[in-house]
Amino acid sequence: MTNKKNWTLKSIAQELGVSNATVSNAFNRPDQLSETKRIEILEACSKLGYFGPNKAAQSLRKGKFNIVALVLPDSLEYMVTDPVASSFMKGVSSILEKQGINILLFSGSSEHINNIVDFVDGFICYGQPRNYGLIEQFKNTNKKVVTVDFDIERNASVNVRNEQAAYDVANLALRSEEDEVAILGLRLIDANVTCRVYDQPDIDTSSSISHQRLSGYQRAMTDKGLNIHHDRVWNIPESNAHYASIAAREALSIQPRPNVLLCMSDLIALSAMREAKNMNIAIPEELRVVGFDGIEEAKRFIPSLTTVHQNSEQKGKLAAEMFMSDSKHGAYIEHELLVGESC
Amino acid sequence: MTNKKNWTLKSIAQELGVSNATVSNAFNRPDQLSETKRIEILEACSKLGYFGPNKAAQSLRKGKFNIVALVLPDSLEYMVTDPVASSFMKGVSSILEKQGINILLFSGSSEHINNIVDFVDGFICYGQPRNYGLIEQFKNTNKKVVTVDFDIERNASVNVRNEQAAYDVANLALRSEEDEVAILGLRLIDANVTCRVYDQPDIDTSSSISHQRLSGYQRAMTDKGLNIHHDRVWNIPESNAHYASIAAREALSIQPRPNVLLCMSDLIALSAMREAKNMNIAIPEELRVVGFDGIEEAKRFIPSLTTVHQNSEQKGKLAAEMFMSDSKHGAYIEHELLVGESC
DNA sequence: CTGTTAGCGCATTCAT
DNA sequence: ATGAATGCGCTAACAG
Repeated sequence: MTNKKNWTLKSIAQELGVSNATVSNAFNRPDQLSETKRIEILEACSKLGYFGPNKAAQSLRKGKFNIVALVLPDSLEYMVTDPVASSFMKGVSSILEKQGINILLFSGSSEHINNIVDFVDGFICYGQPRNYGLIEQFKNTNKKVVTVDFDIERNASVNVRNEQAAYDVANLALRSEEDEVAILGLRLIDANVTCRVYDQPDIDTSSSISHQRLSGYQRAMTDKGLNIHHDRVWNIPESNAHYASIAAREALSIQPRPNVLLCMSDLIALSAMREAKNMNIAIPEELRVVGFDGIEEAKRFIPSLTTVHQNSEQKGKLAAEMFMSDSKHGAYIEHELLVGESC
Repeated sequence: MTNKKNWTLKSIAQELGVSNATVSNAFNRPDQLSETKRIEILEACSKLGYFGPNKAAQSLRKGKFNIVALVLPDSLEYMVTDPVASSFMKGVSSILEKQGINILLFSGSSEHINNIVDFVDGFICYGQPRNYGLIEQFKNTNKKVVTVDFDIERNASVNVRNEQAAYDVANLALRSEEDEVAILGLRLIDANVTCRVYDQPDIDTSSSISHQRLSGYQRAMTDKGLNIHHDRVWNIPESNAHYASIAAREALSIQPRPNVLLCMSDLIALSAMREAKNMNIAIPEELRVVGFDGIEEAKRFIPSLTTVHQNSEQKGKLAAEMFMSDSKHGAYIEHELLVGESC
């Protein structure tokens, strides 16, 4: 450890024989003192090892932190495991980094925002937090909040038209009223297991993106003269290979065997295609599969996946920009169909 | 916005007709006042909408923040794009989350730690920052620092035995002194392009994990009676498909065509195998490929990749634990060979 | 252009 | 068990 003094504004001012306000001004308000004096002070500080006002104290005083909390729906692990979430974060950081704003990660499964609320200028909230209690807290805070993929009354938000996107992609997979459809859904019910949905799920259907997607599938099926049977809808608790494979095996083992698989994420669809391969089911001849998200791996997979791309990075950028500009309105991101070989 | 008052310790104390110290004690030092009084105060606060002392002020006072800065080697984008970095982060967060410590993301390409140093209890620094100037700053700060994959004098650190791991995996690929070897290296030189290395690179070879890996390859080759030719070593600036494909195409187009490809990351190796497939080169018959990292996708790829797994999540956990326990020593993580079909 | 002062919201003595 | 006073390090208003 170099033998360095822990300078403060006050002590350094004393050392330099000027008042603390002068030092403060030298760093923060160049117009308040002569150019020469300013440079003189700044150089002296640098020489002595004082690198500017303590940011914590400065923030306490100003009420401005240059930190925004990025609230993830679940534990932080989730974020870095899911490619869609990752690109969202990439978008957010690319905007904030430019502005010198730092990102504090916050888990949506936390009990309270108390631990961090006093350190940040506001929240960018990616997806409905697993802990619903947090939503109330966001409603009641007077810090800025931008929500993504869900809404809080009178807050800025960024959304994808999930119902329409699901409708569009389902249309690519459905061909006739003879089709046998199975749906591999993501977090349709609040249970941590892979299972069939059976009963109409009871969580608020309009606010959950999964239920919006389900509605889109439903509309597409209705158009084709088909109906959703709830014993052919699976709930998958997390978008990963483990849970998805279980659901896919179940779905592909029932009679009559489905020839259309509507999957609420690409990771789910890819797992399903792997299982189908293992079971020697030909894609797309015997089974048509569509995903949701448009991740890189889906393009590279053989056969490539037909899916609907939601530009997550764009979503992140927009959310960050809305945060910076104090937006209050709701915005929508366009989606785009990616036609592959899987249907 | 609910019409809520912005309570402070002082104002709430006044409201309740007690001194501010009493309220402070009620929240922080239960032993300083009677159980009944404490509960009475806490409940009154909760009812009025005061959720405890302002954390920013509290931290300024105590000098403790419950925030650790996670320093990424490059821009934040890098972190979320790279699966190895992601699992590292997963490990870190799994430990810190339990302790109620929050994570502030910090880009290693930043100029100064000034903007955040006053908000955090310390740094976990994942990989040598792109901006070398930061290293000096870490040396000089009196906050805690844990480095990963590199060292700063007298600081806690977590490392993988890169040289040995590279040696081990190269041994799986090398068969005879007739082998034609090409190396697809990661960030061997400080240039943002895909190119051959040619001259002995001049950055500090011992501190860079890439050069440690190169040394490992070299030792394995020497054992087999082979020599590295620098015109057969490529520099890839970032571990992604774009740069890697370019390098792979170059490497597979030279005469005599390499029959062994040593790749410094799995993403590079996978890209190389894709290129080889496009060029109708049979793996492993005509080309043996090994990677580095042991990511999920490498197992699933056909043919599956032979690689060496460094348990990144474990690395993250260890780094976080060392941070929490004020460790000062250097620790090593074991690696593990994963034998696939690619050689 | 410079210096003095009063807080930002809190924790911690030291009295009582 | 409790209350008054001091300062963590800083900024902004004001006076000179």
